[in-house]
Amino acid sequence: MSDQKKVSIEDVARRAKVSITTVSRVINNVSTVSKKNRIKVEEAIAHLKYKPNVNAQNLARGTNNAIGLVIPGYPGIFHSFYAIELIRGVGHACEANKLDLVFHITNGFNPINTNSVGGIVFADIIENRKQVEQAVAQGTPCAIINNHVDDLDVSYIAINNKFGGEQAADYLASLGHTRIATITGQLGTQAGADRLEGFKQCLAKKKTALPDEYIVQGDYSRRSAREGAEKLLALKDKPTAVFVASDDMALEVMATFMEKGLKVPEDISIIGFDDNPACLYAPVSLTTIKQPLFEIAEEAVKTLIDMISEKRPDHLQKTVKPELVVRESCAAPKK
Amino acid sequence: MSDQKKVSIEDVARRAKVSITTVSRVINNVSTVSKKNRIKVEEAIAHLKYKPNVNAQNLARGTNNAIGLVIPGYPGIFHSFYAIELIRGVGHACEANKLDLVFHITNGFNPINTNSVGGIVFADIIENRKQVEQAVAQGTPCAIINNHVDDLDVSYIAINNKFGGEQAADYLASLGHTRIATITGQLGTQAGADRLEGFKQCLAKKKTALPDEYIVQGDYSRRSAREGAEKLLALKDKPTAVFVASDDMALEVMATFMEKGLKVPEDISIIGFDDNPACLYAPVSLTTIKQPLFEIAEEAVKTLIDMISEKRPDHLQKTVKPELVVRESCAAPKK
DNA sequence: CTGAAAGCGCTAACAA
DNA sequence: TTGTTAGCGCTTTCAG
Repeated sequence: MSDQKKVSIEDVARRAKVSITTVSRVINNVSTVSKKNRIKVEEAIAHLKYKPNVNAQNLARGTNNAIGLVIPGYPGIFHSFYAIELIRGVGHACEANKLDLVFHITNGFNPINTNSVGGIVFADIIENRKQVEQAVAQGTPCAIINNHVDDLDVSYIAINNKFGGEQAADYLASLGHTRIATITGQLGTQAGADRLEGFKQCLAKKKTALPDEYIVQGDYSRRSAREGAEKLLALKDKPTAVFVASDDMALEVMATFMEKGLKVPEDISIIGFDDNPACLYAPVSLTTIKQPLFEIAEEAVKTLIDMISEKRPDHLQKTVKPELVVRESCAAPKK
Repeated sequence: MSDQKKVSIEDVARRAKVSITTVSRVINNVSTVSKKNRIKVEEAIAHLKYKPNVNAQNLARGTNNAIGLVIPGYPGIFHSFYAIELIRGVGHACEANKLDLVFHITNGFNPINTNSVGGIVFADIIENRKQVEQAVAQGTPCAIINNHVDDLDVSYIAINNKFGGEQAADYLASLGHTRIATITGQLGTQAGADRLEGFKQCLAKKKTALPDEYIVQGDYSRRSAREGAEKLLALKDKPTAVFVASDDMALEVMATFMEKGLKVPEDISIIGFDDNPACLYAPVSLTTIKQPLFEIAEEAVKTLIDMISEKRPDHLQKTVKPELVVRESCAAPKK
């Protein structure tokens, strides 16, 4: 649709009675312009409401000044919270790097138009792996957030789940707990395994005992969370605190405990993972390990910039540390 | 940062042994290309992984194929829900119109760079009126969502609040209520006044009595909601249903009623306005009037396109109808 | 149905 | 410090 205003650099030059080169110089802040001319040009620009034509600039410079962000478009994108944080992070990074951010809300199927961008950030990939493949096939640098993709020439930026597990354990221990259990996520997933790994390592480091029955396998489902909670409750030597591998599960665990008459956090502490907004609406607001979405997004952009500028010809993996968010579901154990 | 791949239309032409004009024709789906040539060109494009340079295309065509979307960047943007819906709507409209969407997360102060876009959608304006003024001063077409701005040459697309008020009243009446009260928003605001206006009109049309004491002025604050609820409860002739001008207030009203021992919706029905996600987390999920953010966003884009293509040289105002969302906080009155 | 050639608006050597 | 002059990669008359 439609044209920029018809004022061109030539019009400005004419009015200011200088060459277009000089105009170009003031536009680009080249220092070698006499004060007198600069002022004349600026006057002309203001008067004419001149705006440089970005397309011409980019063409002449041989650069493309934009990156794309692909977000699945179905309603309730993950959690809108997730998407917003990502958007904010990417947006911020783009602004800092003077990049245009072009947005692609996608249905997951249509190939996305990579022409106008120098690279693409995928805000996670759910069912849209095809799109990544197509972009890669076209030679477009891609960075993927929170998803490990090792068989494609792309970068990915993920959360340091192991560190998250460590933090959870460390926090609980620091509160004075010595009987700390965990209900894991699906251990087939990298995230699930890493969170458990970090948890175990931290406890080992602190020489806190971790009996086998304190490690209950879950699979991110609410059902598994409930079963896990019941198993823990059935133990003769009940834990006083439990690290649950996702907030969603943690909320179910909390509900289960409460139904059995336990008080959270007085009788038992719970810490989750994700910082799902639902944490705030729980009967007792949930302490959790927050995925630093904003920072991840920034990292992704930086990575992409590196790829585009070919400082990093090959793709790479980065991780970002999660962060403890203290709310009300954890307390010191009762004596 | 950096360049598109160096494959140009010329390379394709050379490989396909045709002129660049012919290549251009197949790129642009011009029908006057022989099948033979078309195939040769397509082969070359695929082989070379050729992507047309958008900047060159736009420059040659004299078009700018993008519009901007400005979203305030502070954490917790309105409600992230609000932003996401807007983004989805704008994104969808852009895709439908083959426009690039460039994103501006803004702090509200830095002037936004309007160079790369043909027009801008402002996702509401809070403290960033300056930015709108600057954009307008630069001659960039602007469309503003959910905000009336009459002293600037911009379009705005807002919700039809009056219709929303009507709907609320109509729904309550259809349930069988005859004693319907309302707690208004701030009546100094267009939205507040319109919602009340629609409410009154509908009741009048239905010949349902609306005693003065059934209209309690609020100001969107929780405090005013609570006070309003108490006033209503103090009436000898209590209402059986109440329309509250915002979900936030409605939630407070619900809490107040419940504290006083009333059951919702058995003893009293409540309907809100906004479709704030918090509605779902209320003790009784809140029936409400939803602002059709998605549609508003689409409207805004269409309006902008019209402005850009100068079919509509002057700005205009559009409104979109809100929509009833039935949940659990309303029921027929007890006999 | 095809191609030659003239720009689109701007930047970047290169001279002056 | 300034201006001249090539292009950047593509579209689009206009002839053929």
